[in-house]
Amino acid sequence: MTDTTLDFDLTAFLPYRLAIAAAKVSRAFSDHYTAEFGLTIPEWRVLAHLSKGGCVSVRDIHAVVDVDKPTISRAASRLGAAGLVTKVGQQQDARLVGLSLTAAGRALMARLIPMALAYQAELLAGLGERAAGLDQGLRAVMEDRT
Amino acid sequence: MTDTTLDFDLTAFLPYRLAIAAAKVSRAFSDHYTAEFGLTIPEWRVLAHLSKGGCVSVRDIHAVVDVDKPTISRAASRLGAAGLVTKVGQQQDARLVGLSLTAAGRALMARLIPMALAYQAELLAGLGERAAGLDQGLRAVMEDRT
DNA sequence: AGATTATCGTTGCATTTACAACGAAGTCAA
DNA sequence: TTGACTTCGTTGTAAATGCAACGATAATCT
Repeated sequence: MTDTTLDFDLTAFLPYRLAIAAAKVSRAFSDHYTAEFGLTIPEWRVLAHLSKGGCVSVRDIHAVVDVDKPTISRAASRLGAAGLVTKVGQQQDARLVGLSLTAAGRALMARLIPMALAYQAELLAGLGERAAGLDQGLRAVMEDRT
Repeated sequence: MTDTTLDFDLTAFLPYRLAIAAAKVSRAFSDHYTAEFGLTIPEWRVLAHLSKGGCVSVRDIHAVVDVDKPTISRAASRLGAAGLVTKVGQQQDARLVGLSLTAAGRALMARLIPMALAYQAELLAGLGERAAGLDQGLRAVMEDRT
């Protein structure tokens, strides 16, 4: 009877399973667009957030997306250097930097978004009716402030 | 009617939501043990995998855990330096390195595992009946080879 | 047996990331 | 209006990660 407390199955541990599943899906999806377009995950998230249109500041992205400010800033710089986004100073508040897609950026997203939706559809098809449960579970996790 | 294709809501995109939820839970849990014990996530995973007992090689951990070999190797080195695990050469195959917990490692896990289970219980309580759906959804994601 | 191929763990290196601190700009109060 | 305080975006730096390549050992084939 030495240390029966040490019986612990990591593969049944919810935080671990969540992390593994997320990594798998993220990897599978990013394989689609990194090979084709050479984008990192933060870059993809910035582009996706910008695709709704308008001028979005780094702060806005930071508030929604789970990426910290320096990462967003550097991603925006790279995207700017690649000619996909423009940074324009806001006249109402000179601290803010308005990010928006260029024509090239929109053209890129016009190809990328269908890929994303197709991948998601494929994923949901594999999930079948269990997709609804996953959806509600994830929503509950995000609402919970534990 | 310019670019209606660009309507894309990242916050409704399943891979993104999965990543955000996993990051949130991982962060919340690791806050518990990094502050107390100064462990990184790979170190925690190695320790947890070793807690079942026996000599486990880097390869075995690599096969189960979603961490690549160099990361496991370095985590094992740090844990070895901290006196929590030992590395012993296997006589059956001199390439393999058998990792196992020391007494100090077992003592650490005896404190850590209850914390992990308590956190998971807290999380499950917040999920309520939606936990089952999340569980099945995650399982489906892992089984799916998309 | 000898040579070739495969596997295990480690190390090097380039990239990325997180955390902290900074300058610039705005806000508010006296 | 001046001064302290907050907020925005960037940069600096240290640590972590992933990928590739390397010695060492095993397994396989001729």
